[in-house]
Amino acid sequence: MAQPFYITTTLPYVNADPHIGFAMELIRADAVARLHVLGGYDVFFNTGTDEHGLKVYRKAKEQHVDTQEYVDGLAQKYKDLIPALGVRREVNFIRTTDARHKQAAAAFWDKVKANGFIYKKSYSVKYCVGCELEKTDSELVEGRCPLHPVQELELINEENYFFKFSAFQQRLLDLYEQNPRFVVPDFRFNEIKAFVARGLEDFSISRLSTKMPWGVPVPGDPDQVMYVWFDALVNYISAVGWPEVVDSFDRWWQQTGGVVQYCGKDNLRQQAAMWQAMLMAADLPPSKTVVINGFITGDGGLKMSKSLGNTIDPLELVGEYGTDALRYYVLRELTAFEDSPFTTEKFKESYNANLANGIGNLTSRILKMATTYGITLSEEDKKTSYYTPALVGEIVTTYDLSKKMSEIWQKIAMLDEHIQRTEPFKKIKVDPEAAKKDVYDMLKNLFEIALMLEPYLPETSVTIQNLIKENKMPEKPLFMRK
RNA sequence: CGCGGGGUAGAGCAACGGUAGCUCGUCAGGCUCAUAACCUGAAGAUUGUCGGUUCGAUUCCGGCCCCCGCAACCA
Repeated sequence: MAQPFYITTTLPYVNADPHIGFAMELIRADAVARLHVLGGYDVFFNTGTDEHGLKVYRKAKEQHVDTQEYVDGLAQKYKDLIPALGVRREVNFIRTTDARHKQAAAAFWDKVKANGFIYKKSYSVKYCVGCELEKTDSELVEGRCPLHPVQELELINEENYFFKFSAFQQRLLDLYEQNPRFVVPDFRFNEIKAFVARGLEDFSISRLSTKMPWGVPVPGDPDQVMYVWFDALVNYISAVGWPEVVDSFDRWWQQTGGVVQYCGKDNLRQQAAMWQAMLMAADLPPSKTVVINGFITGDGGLKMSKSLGNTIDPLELVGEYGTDALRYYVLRELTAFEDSPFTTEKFKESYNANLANGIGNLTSRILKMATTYGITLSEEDKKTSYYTPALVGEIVTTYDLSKKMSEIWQKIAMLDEHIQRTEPFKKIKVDPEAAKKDVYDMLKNLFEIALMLEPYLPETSVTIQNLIKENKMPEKPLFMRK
C-alpha cells in the first residue's frame, strides 16, 4: 500500500467572501498535494471553513439572516473555489458546523479536561460603551478605544474556561528542538521559538452562551460555548476521523508522522504553538510541518483592504484569465514566504510574458512543425510521470515551489532558444532527416515540460500532453494574449 | 532597549567574502516555425547611510535613518 501523506490548509473564517490570500494558500497546498500524488503517495488533502464565533454571529445579525443560513451561503462560496482554482476534486471539505466535527470538538474538550488542562477562571473583559463592544488590548490606543477616546472602558468580569497553555512551554521547545524543520521558513521558526521561550499565558477557550450562542457547547456546562479557535483547530484531527474512526486516524495522523499545515503568517502562533500544545494536552502526536505563507499586499506593499479598494477577487481573475493563469502567478511570481504585492497590471504582464508568449507560444510553434512534418512521439518517449518520491522529498524540504517553477521556465526559454539556433523550419528544405530529428527532440522536451507542470498547472499539462499524443495543433492559443 | 521582515538598475525580485544576476519595461539588430510571438546585443545600480573587520564586502560586525507587519487570538 502506498505511503500516506496528509496536508491541510487552515480553515478560512467565513465572515467575508474568499480573498486572494486564501486562494494562494489553497493553490499552494494543492500543488504540494498533487506533487505527492505524482510521487506515488496516497494523499489526504483537507480544507474547509471555520464557521463559529462572534464575528460570524454578528455579521449574520447585521444582515438579518439566520446564522446557519449565513454560514451555509459563505461555505458554498468557499467550496466553489475548489473547481475554480483547479484544486483536486478529491479534496476533503470540512465545516466546523458539521455534526461530526462538533462531536469531535466536544470529545477533544473532554479529553483535555480529563487530563487536567482546562480550568475555570474569572476573567475581566474591557467593554467600550460607545461601541457597545468588547475590546482586546490590541484594539486599544493608550488604553482607550480609538473611536471613543473620552469614554472610560468598563471592566466586566465573567467566568470562562481557560487552557493551561503555560504548562507546555518546555514541551513545545523540545518539540522545536527535535524537529528542526517543524516550521518553514526558518525565520518564522525563530520567531515562534522566541515567542514560546519568553513564556506563555493561559488563554480563554470559552464564552458565555448568553452573549454568544454561536459555538460548540462546552460539554457539561450549558452556560458556555467553546471559543472559536479551540473548536476550529480540532478540525485537523476530526477531518481524519478522530476520535471514533480509529483506522483512518491511525493512517492519516500516526503513519504520516502528522499533518503538513499551510497557513498565513498571522496564524503562526495558533498553528505552531497553541494547536501543538492542545494536541499534547490530549495525548496526541504533533503536526509534522507548519508552512507559513506571507501575505499578499496591494500595490506598494500596502495592506489589502476593502476601504482602500485594493482587494483582488480571485474568481474575477480566473474568469478573465483562467484557472492556470492564477495558479501560475501564485506559485511562481509571489515570493514563497515573504509578503508579495499583487496588482492586476503585474498579473497581466506576467501572464503575457510567461504563459501567452512563453509556454503557450512554444507549444504552438513546436506542434506546428511536428504536425506539418508528421512527427509523433514514440510510445517509449511518452512517459507518464516525471516526479519520483525522491524528487518530491527534495521539493518539500524547502516548500519553495516558486524556485521549481522557475526551473521549468528556464527549460522553456532554452527550448525557444534551441529552435532559433537549429532553425528546423529552414533545415527542412535542405536536410529533412536532420530537421525531423531536431523537431522530434523538441517534441520530447515539450512533453517533459508538460509532465513537470502537472502539479502546478494541471489543466495546461494535460492539454499539452494530449495535443502531443494526438499530434494536433491547439485549436486556439493555450493562453490568449491579453 | 518588545518581536520579526525589508531597504540592490524605471518596476518587481535574486545572489551572499572575490570585479552585482534574473524578469518586465526601454533602445538597436536578427528570424519567420509560432499567439506582432521568438532569438541576439545594448543602455541602465557608487547594492539606504556612517564606521569597523579583511588582501578584498552587496555579502561579516557595530551605530544611525527609512518602510512594513505583529504585539495573544484576521488568510
